[in-house]
Order: sequence, then structure tokens, then C-alpha cells
Amino acid sequence: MMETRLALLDAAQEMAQKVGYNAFSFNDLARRLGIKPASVHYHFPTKGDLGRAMMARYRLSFLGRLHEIETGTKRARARLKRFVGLFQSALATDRLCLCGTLATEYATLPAAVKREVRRFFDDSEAWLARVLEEGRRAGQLSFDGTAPGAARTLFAAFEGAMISARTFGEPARLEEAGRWLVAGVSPR
Amino acid sequence: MMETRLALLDAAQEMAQKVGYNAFSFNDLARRLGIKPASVHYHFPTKGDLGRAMMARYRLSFLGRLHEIETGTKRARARLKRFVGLFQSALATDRLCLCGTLATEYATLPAAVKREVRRFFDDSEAWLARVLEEGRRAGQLSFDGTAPGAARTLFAAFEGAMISARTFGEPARLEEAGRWLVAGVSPR
DNA sequence: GTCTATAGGTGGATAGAC
DNA sequence: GTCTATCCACCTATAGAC
Repeated sequence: MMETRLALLDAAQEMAQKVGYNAFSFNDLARRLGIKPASVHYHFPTKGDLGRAMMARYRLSFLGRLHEIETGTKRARARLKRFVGLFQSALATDRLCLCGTLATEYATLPAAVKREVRRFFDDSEAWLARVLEEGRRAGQLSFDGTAPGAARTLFAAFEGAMISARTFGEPARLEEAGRWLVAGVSPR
Repeated sequence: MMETRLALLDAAQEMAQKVGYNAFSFNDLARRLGIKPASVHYHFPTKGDLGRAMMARYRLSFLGRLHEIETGTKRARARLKRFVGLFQSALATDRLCLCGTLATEYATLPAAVKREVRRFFDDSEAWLARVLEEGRRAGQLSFDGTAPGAARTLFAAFEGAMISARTFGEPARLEEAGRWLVAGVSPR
């Protein structure tokens, strides 16, 4: 069934966000769904296939939420705050951004999964760069250098803040970083 | 011998920085040293013992370099740049900060290793906070909020930038983040 | 200190019945 | 689609000889 496939992706994503790609197995997923490990291979022949599908779905879902932010929120600073809010939501259930966990394990990933991780960076940074550039043009934001450069740094900073926050069980660390960094691109 | 113990710590640290804690085994270490896996257990009874010793040594070594920076460099901005330089050195051999990799795998770590990871955050952030506060007092730096708050955000941002840079094989991403963030705490 | 031998467990993956 | 059975490789760890 398609339901099983989706449930597998859900379980895999949750585990990857919580313990990492190398720390969950087909056995773990099977137990959670009440099926046998061999059955998982019917839906995803190899773990790499699963990893690729999981990361691709996560990226598209994330892009969808970014689109919602763009249509629903017009002020640049509010958009950036909502971007951080997406990370805060994940952190509320002790999850990291899937992109952050996989990027840290990058050297061990199948090539197809690596590609999806880089695409997640690319898409997120492109969105942030657009928001930053529009905001600057509208006089709502102020920062030195190029928008893509600021976007790369902000995205990486949010990822890092998330890791730090979860390590200490202190979501406030992410919120603090969000405030601090958004203030850093605000007019003085 | 003590040499073997140190060589094991070196090998373990390199692998952990490159592929993560869960992706290297006693077998990997043994092969690299030309000994048998069972011999590794003589020096470190469990992998948790090894992980704890590895992270503790890394932290003390890092603290030593921070001390060198403090005694050798007086201007606050130059100190921050040299802090980033430590991360850039690791990145030059495709390594992440050990603290960043272990923090991402945090949920899977033995308790003793977790403790060492948090101590690394604490020590690094305390050092950064001191440099930031002194720099502000001296009129060399300027930033809103508390120095510990800025330190937490900067440290996390550097960690994130490192992960991003290694994912793309673009050290410039870390350098860019360093410039951008240090500029953010510089007087306007 | 390092070895051989070994234990018990888990990993990803496949073949073939139902 | 899911199952049983099975494969082989690998993992952490221990016992005991050298």
C-alpha cells in the first residue's frame, strides 16, 4: 500500500532527525509499523533508496511551507522569523532539521542522498536570499554584502543554533539566535 | 604503550570528525594501527570510554589554542578571526569540529560522552563571551544584548557554517560566515 | 600489550512461499 | 504486500594464551 510507504517515510524521517541516518535500521522502522524488516525492502529496495526519497520529500514539504510564508507574510523580518519558526516547531519534538543531521553524516551517505542534501541547502538559501534582497530593496532590511552571501550564513547559523539548542534541551537557544541574527539584518 | 593509546585517540578523532561517532568501529581503528580489534579494548574497554577520552582531549587541546590566541592576540576582532581560523584549519583536511559531529548524534551517545560535548560548548562559549565583553568594553566591538548570548549564537553559527562548507567542499563558506558575523559585532 | 578464538547481536539484503 | 528463512558481513565485547 501507499499508506505503508508513507508511514515508513514518516518513521524514517523522525528517526533520522532524532538519532541520525546511520543510527536507524530497517529493523527499527519495521518494529514501529508492526511489520517485518524484509517487508520494508518491498517499498525501498535499499536504505539509500529510502534515504533519497525521505530527503526529497522533506525538501519539497519544506519548500511548500516557505511558499506559504511568502504568500501569507509580507514584511521581510516577519518572514525571517517564520522561517526560524519552522525550525522551532521541529525542535519542540526534539528533532533537528533533516538537512542538518544528514549534512553532518555527509561522508557516509549514498551519492543520491548527498545530492538531495545539497539541493535542500540550495533551495533554502535561494529562498532566504530572495527574502533578504526584497527586504533590503523595500528598506525593511539592511546588511552588508550580497543577499546570497547573507542567506548562506543565516541558514548555516540557524542549523547550528538548532543543534546547540537540542544538545542542551534549551529551545531558547534557537529563539535567541533567531532574534540576534534577524536584528543583525535590521535597519539601525 | 602510551603511544598506541594516543594513536588510537588520533585515529578515532579523525574518523569521528570525518564520518561521525556511529560510523567508525574498533575494527577501523585497529586496521589503521596495524593491530587487532581486540587489542583496542585493552586501551579502552568500551567505545564509550574511548569516546569520552577522545572528546575530553579534544576539548582540552582546543582550550589550549584559545589560550594561545588570548595571549598572542590583543584586538578583539583579530581574536575572533583566529577562533574561526581554528575551524578553518580542521576544514582544510575535510574535518568538522568534533563537538559539532557529536552534538548532531547526541541522542545516541553514552552519558559520559554527552557530558563532554556539553562541556565543550560551555568552555568555548565562555571564552567567546569573555572576548566579546572585553572587546565591547574597549570600544573594539559593538553588539546588542549580553555577551554570553552573542557568544552562544556566534559559536553555533560557526559550527553550522563548518557543516555547510564541508557539504559543498567550499571552505569559502566558512570564511564568508566568519567575515559576516565578525562584521556584525564590529562598530559601525 | 597483543594475540587467537569466540560469543551474541545486529546490519542490509535476497529468495521464494503465501 | 507481507511473510519465513537465510545469507554474509559487521559490530562490541570477553576469555585466555603468549
